[in-house]
Amino acid sequence: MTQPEASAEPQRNEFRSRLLAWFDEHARDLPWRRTGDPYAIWVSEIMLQQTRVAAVLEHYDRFMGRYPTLRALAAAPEDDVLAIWSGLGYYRRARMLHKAAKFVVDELGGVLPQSAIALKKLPGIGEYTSAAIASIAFGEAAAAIDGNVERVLTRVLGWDEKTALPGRLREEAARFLAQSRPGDFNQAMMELGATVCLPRSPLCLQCPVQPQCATRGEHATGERPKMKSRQAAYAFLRRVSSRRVPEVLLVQRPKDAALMPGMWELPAIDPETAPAERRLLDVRHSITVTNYYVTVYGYEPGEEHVLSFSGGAGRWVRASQLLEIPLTGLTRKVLKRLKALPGYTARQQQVRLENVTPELSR
DNA sequence: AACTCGTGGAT
DNA sequence: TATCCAAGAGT
Repeated sequence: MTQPEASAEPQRNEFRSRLLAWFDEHARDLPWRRTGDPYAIWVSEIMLQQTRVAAVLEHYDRFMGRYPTLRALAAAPEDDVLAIWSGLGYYRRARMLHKAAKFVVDELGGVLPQSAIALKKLPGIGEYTSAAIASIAFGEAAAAIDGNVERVLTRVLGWDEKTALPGRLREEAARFLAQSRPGDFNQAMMELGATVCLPRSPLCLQCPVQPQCATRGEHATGERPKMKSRQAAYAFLRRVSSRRVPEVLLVQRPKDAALMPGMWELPAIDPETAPAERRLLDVRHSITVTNYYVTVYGYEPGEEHVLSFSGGAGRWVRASQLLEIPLTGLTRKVLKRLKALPGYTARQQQVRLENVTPELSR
């Protein structure tokens, strides 16, 4: 339960000033903190949903370079947006961001709503994201509660995270929020959770608000679903066209697939009957609660008939075009390891299958 | 309310 | 190596 001392306003005031001073000193220099553009902040918040800063950094500048404005994004075909998003995961986020951008341009004159309540009406913007954008971009005193904030607050208050009621947590978050700098305060809470108040081994000695904390690290979390393991296999076929242009065979996932609908990947094959002598590489790839142990096998052009595609027909895609279509993250990773993606020299691209060294799993 | 969606670095 | 887990949202 709440400790009376911890909920007193003077204590919260001390907490705010200490946290903000720490943030002023230690805030990471991130691209979306160098802008006041609400659109740029919106994009960052969507990318950051359930995604680590490091992963977002690898995509954010490329996305903003391609779609520097809300109108540029709204004008793009969805497949192009998905291609840029490829590798980031949770592809529905990209679809909803794109859909929302089109709605803002078509129905709202291209002006992003400024209040948390209005923002929340847009697809992909929920309780957390609406408060984050409203506070960071527009200075609204809305408390943004993500996993970090939830952990920091329950620790500070001495609550059991498993039994903390969402309503009570929202109340408490609103009390803590620094009205003078709501955007910085929200970011500071998340920054503290991400870099100091860590889930497993919190760095309490480095914590600026340790004196205001009821638990100083003790923290019980709920049960997690057990990881499952599964084998998977894919075929890699490359050919060189009459114009000496390298091409790779890809198949499109069904439009109604639950997982990554409409995106492109290498042809899946039966891992049981795959020919061991053709093994090119092994990769581990985890999707939600399943660890996939993936083996990629090399085939020669003309052998397509031995493959049984579960989905539609295959398509030969020019290597130079691979980054222009929506690839699944796994496919992108495999093609990168096989040096089949653009960005390599022509000579490297023409590496023969037998020269690709199998990467042995350890 | 419980599930589901991706990915890769950390532990 | 297996598991954890991250600036959630939609259904």
